[in-house]
Amino acid sequence: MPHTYTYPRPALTVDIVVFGFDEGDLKVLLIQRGCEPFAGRWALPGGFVHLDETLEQAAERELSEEAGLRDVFLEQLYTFGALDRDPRERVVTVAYYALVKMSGHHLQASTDARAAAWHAVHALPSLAFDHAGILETALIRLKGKVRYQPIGFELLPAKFTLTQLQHLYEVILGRALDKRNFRKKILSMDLLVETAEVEQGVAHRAARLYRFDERKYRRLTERGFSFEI
Amino acid sequence: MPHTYTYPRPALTVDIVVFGFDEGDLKVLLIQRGCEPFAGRWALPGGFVHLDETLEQAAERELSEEAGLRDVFLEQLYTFGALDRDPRERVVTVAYYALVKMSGHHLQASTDARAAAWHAVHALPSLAFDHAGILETALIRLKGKVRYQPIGFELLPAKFTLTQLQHLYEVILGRALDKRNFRKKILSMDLLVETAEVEQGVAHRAARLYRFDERKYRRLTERGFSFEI
DNA sequence: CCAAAAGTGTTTCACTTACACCCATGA
DNA sequence: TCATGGGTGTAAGTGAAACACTTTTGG
Repeated sequence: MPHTYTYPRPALTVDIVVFGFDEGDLKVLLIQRGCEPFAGRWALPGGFVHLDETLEQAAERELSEEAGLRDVFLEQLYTFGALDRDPRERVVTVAYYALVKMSGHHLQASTDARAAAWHAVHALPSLAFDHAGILETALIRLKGKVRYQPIGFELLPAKFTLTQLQHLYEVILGRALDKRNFRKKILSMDLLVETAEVEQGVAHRAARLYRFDERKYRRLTERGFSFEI
Repeated sequence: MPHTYTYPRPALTVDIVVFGFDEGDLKVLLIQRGCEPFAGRWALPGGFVHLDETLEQAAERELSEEAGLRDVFLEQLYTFGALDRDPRERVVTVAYYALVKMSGHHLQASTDARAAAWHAVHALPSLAFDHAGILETALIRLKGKVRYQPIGFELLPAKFTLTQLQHLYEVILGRALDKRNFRKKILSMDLLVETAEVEQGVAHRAARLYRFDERKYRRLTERGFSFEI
């Protein structure tokens, strides 16, 4: 690393792909832009990195400011640095992806009064900048990671049925899973604890609710256990 | 993303963890710093991102300038943005990792006359900045990725013996592998082609040399094949 | 009593693992 | 001829995949 600091600098932003899961569909949180460029177009939440905050803090701040989301699963995705990704000037963006329990978070009106809304991943509008590419990268990451890390639970309510969990995996992985084999496998990992409750308000036999046991997972991981679907 | 561009900006650099494999050891390329801070300490090759180059181009340029390396495997690793990672001012760095065939590349004296040298991963000097953490992250990535992507070959000469390949995996994964099972598995993938040659200059039966067949791999991948050790 | 989803075991097959000896070569 | 690594097959065990019916509940 040179010792001079005289180069002109690219601008640095963070953008966040926020995933949710609802009504059997994978969703992404988008914000409608109020000004040029791409005024009126949908975009990922994000903004400039301040000098007194880390990248992750910048992402958390933007999530909080633009959508009222706090305390969600957040992980760095990739850094995008194409020369023309912003038509005005050189902007490098560090992309994150977040997983939120949609049932537990209500979207707040964004601080600066721009519209924030959930969109089904399979029915997206045209996006601003290179955000379609960022989203695509996030989907690939999610699809890969969900198989060997227990992050799927971040998208479900704290208590969920095995069928909900299976549907989640089916949507993310894009293929059907065998019900018996899925249950056998997930229960054999000993990561879920059965609650005393069952789902409410269904017109058929009510399914038992389970909870993901984070402590158990950590203990197993330390002993060399590795999650895999 | 806001529409104003008035914020002060962090400096933006790239740093590269260059892995090599030689004499049964995994190595990393380090550069001895000539000036403060950390004058005399070893550091990862890297430098500022220019406005007219992508992040990957910046990494390639630094590799070429500081070590004379060109046309190597290069992949983005992670972006590090801790507030105090550079004692002078705020610097965000996009880290890459590279895999090079040590037998095929000679280290050139660096353009600006700083020393570049290979260090065994298990006998590293104290590093400048947060470079020890970056290197650690790269090792974890390499260890994970080598199991499900055929990137190990990037570290070996174009023609190699099965024993060399096995040793490479053993060093990266940090555990012994069974010789017969390893050969069975790797050959059953049908990714290696036997050359007519054998290794030279050994005081025992000479091993056959193999070549990784990139075309075959791509064709298999398109048909849903997935590499796994 | 009907519709709808919950819940449950067994068999088959493929893959992984463990394991030991003879062979070829150069010194 | 000896030291050194090259090269090879089989059996046992484990985990994945395929597959269909009964149970519970609310309407």
